[in-house]
Amino acid sequence: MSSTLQTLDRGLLALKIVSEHNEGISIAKLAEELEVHRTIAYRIVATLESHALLTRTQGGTLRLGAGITLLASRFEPQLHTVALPLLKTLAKATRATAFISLAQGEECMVTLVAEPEEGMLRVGYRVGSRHPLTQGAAGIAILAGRAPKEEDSPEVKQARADGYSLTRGQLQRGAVGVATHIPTTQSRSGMEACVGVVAMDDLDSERAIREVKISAIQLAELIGQ
Amino acid sequence: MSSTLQTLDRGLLALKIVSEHNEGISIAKLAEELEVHRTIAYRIVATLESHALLTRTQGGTLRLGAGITLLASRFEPQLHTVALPLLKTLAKATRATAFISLAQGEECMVTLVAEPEEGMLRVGYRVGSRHPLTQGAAGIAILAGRAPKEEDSPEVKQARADGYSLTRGQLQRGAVGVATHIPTTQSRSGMEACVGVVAMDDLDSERAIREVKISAIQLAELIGQ
DNA sequence: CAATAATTATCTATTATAGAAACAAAAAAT
DNA sequence: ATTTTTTGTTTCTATAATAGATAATTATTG
Repeated sequence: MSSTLQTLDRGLLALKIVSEHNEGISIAKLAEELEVHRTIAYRIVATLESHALLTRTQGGTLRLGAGITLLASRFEPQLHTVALPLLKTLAKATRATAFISLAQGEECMVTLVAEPEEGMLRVGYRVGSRHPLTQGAAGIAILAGRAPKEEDSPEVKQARADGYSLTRGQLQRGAVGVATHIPTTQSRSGMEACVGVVAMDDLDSERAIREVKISAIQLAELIGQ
Repeated sequence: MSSTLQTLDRGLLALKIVSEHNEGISIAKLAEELEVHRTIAYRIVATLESHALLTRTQGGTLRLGAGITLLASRFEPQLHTVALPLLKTLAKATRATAFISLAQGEECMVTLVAEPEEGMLRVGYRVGSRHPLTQGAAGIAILAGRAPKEEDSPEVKQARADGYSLTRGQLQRGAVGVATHIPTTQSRSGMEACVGVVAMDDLDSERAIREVKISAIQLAELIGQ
């Protein structure tokens, strides 16, 4: 039961709240959302500001600061800049929403999404959303990319054998997901990533599997080594 | 004398330290660098981890987490809302395509563009396109914004002396670029940015230089501190 | 299998923080 | 012009949260 620190937690929450307000947010409102006294919000802001993670515009509204880009540039720089065009292609080819997810402890997190342009309905998959590794095509694909273990679920074993995972309705009723592990990412940085698509039940899964596999190989090559 | 919060400050410092270790860092070493007891480092890590800003690889070493990309993806839109109006003004005043570029390792990347409304031909400059820092007005402007080095090219030295860089045909035949470093951004946040314009050979360069310089100052104020 | 390292859990003194309150200054409304 | 509201600082104190130690537990490694 590893405990967390309240003050740090609140600060990070503040960062998140500011990030969610594109138009900026006032300190008063931030305090409200954090459910803390105004004074505290000022102190939190001052601290985040001193690390350039937050700035205040003339009007006094808060916005994310440039320090974010520095952190971001140190986080696996290639992956995202390189991957977006490829994801768009994948989305078009499969007529489904394409994504990249990263392992994060026992969860996996969606970090990049490309939606298909055509099609009446499309499945939205929000960047930043997280779910357990044991659920959904993405998580299973990541587990399948790891060394085999006793306790692997049948699905994971299957995915490891097939080179892809396919799930139906695990995260959302009526949604199908196909994903596969991106090789080589792990060895270099310890990061574990997968690429895949989600769609309604009408997904052409044969094709999706093929395309997702190709994308994974291309990504691995692009990222290098 | 707006005070800061120790716990939050340490947490953010931890984030920075981890970001500086490409190969990852152990908790023990992190504690050392933070000059806190190991126990505290564990709590800091747990908190950062719960926000997906940090992960631990199999080996137990710490790395930046996927949550960074989420914040980063929200930083750019916020920068844009603030900077775009200014870029539009710049584009209009110079009748050229105005841009902001950020340093990204050894390259620089275009993150925001505003095209002039009038004029027959306009130079398109694609957001996301990258080129080496050593080439083109933008890259040279960024290098000129750094502390002087022995190995600086004559162009960089010139740009540093002049307060702007002007290149012809380096990235594209027949194109002229003028750019200047946005001051004050680097020191705290680590971000290195420049603003500039590109146009065909017919650019009124005197005017462009003047306008770009003004924009840089204004942006410095907008972006923060 | 010992020995070392990594991790988690428990505990208490004390410090850092929370939160209030009071105050000044600037905006907004009257 | 003068209230009223909002925004930003400062000071203060109770207390809760944190720091840091110690110890117990679990992995790793030679």
